[in-house]
Amino acid sequence: MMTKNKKRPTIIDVAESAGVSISTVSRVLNASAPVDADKTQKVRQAIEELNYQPKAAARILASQRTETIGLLLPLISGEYFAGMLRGVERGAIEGGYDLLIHSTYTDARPNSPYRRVLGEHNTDGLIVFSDSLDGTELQRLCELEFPVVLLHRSSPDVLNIPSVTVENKNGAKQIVDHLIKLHNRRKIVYLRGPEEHEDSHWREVGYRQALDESGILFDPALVGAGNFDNRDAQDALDAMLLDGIEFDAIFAGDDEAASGVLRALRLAGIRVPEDVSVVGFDDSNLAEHLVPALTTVDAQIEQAGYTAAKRLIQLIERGETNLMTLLPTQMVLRRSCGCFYEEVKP
Amino acid sequence: MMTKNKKRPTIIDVAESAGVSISTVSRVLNASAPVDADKTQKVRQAIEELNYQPKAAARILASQRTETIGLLLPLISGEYFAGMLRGVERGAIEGGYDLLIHSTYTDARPNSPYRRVLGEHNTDGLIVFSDSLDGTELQRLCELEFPVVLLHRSSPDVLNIPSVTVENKNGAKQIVDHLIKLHNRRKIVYLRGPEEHEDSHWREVGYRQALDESGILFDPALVGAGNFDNRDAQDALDAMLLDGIEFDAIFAGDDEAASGVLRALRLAGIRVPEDVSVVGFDDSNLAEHLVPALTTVDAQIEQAGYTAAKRLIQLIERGETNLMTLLPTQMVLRRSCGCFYEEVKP
DNA sequence: TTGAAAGCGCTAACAG
DNA sequence: CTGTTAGCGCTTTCAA
Repeated sequence: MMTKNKKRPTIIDVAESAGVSISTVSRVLNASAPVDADKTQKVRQAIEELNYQPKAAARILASQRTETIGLLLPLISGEYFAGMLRGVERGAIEGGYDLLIHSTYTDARPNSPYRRVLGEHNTDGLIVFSDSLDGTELQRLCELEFPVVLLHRSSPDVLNIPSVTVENKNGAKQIVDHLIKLHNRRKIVYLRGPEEHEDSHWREVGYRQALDESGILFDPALVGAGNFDNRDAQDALDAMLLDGIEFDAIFAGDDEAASGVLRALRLAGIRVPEDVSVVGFDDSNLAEHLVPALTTVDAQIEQAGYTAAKRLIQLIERGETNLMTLLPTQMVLRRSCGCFYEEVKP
Repeated sequence: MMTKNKKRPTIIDVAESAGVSISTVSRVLNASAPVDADKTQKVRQAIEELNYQPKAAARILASQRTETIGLLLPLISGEYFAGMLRGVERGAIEGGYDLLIHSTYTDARPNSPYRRVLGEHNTDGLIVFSDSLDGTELQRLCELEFPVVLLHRSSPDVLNIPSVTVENKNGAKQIVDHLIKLHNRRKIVYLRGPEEHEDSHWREVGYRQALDESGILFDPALVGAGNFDNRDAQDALDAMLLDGIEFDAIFAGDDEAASGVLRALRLAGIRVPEDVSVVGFDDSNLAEHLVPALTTVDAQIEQAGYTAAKRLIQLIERGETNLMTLLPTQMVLRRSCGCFYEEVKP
């Protein structure tokens, strides 16, 4: 019960112990102005001896900078988020910022008048992933001129918020093209992601464009809801199989869904890639460990997170940054489309 | 109408607009003392109108509580960390705390005198994962009486830091037992995790205990370094195969390593589970999607993270919490050990 | 119940 | 180069 706080040293203690003023201590701490080498040494020593650690809140309050960026996301799961987090964190730390993460889905106090809105008071800026914040909220942040960078989502027309996205459309088009032209597939299933997810939208556009250009009629029956989730994808495919829908390839929307697809096919006794080609999107760590190894599109997940952090820090520190960053994607060929065979020693 | 559109509103603006003192505003904000219903209403309205958000730094500085907990971890990767993060975040938010995460590996300023030590000034307490902080650092935090909870690591003897771990030893023993007794395996490979990782240590102890009790001699040649990493595990197994080491089962250390093992075996043309049984540990999301589906031990990853957050918050708020929390583990039988067969429709 | 006022620990002018 | 001093925006006594 008794948590007696022996008071931690403050900048005043350091100053006294070093025989200088607190400003001088502050200066050596922040290298914000030249300080005599001798005193610098004394201050350093005092800091060491007292085991002094400046208190963030005081610095923040005085300097009006939190040196922290926030990341808003829906639900943390899968290799995808691990990669993204790694990238964002690296970008933040490199820029000298800490990272505060917040899953919108866990907010236990949605309607409290005191609800903490991550960005506006705890951080210098916010990375908003996909649809984890709705339009009105974004607009409000904009009006406050609060630095925001969108990740895997483009800015609402009027708002002009910097965004970092990947070449979903071209990536998708390219890989579907590959299925059509190289593997002679024509009945290609597409499993879309969550409704609101922009990545999913553009991947579908790319898919349809590829079909169009090859003169293949778009067939709504071949589109299912994979939701970027392996279970949902498995279910969606099971349903198609049950309905007797015929297909010779599957573009699963993302790698996670592809994993579910491969499973459904395996359980149905359908061979990949002999009977059906399967491709994903993302090239998450998952992809090359699936069976068969998954042909997919490298969506530079980590790089996207990293870039978003960098952009946000630019925005915070310089007041401006690139309005759009579109990361290129690249096809990664493995076995599941039909391109390679695993070498198995007999 | 407002005349100051430049600065964000402060508690003073709210007070003026509501015709009360800032203390009163603070009171309705924090429900820290009874306030007249009328004034409460006025204050609420003013807050709404001004779109007021209290500033965290000021609250923290004044109240000496950050309402933030920190999570220190090495490298974010894989399903494992996604699960852990989900748990920790849920626990934090439920308790009304924010979560600050910090990967030790990304710290770009390791030797700066101004290096920010996450816990000591930005947070009310710290969850330290595995070996992401060394003994001396832990000791220092202890001396400062800074609240710390260890996750997947037990406390150094003298320090008595609360810890949350899982039943690694029994879990491992049980699953190796299963291999021995149910599947008649006797030459069982163990792939250990990273050197410093305590989970790995106890899993090995469990493994050896199981061998012992069945009168099987421990064979050092059957132990390799999987490092809880699928690539390393694959390499380790490849090396064993190359050396002509014989085995009939593999306890891969964790699911990630098991994934690499399965791959190595597949490429070597060795059938699982017919020729060799394979089991993992963790029951991460990965496990049931491997081919064949992986028999493993449910290590309650998310629950462990959640519990750690809860314990830490208890420690912060009540000054004490359970010194040890040992989460039970449970075997999850799937196909890779030899127990089940996938139903494949012909 | 309410308000006035004293900090919380630090940064950043502003003098010297 | 260095010290003095005025805040940063809030919580929290202490009186009233």
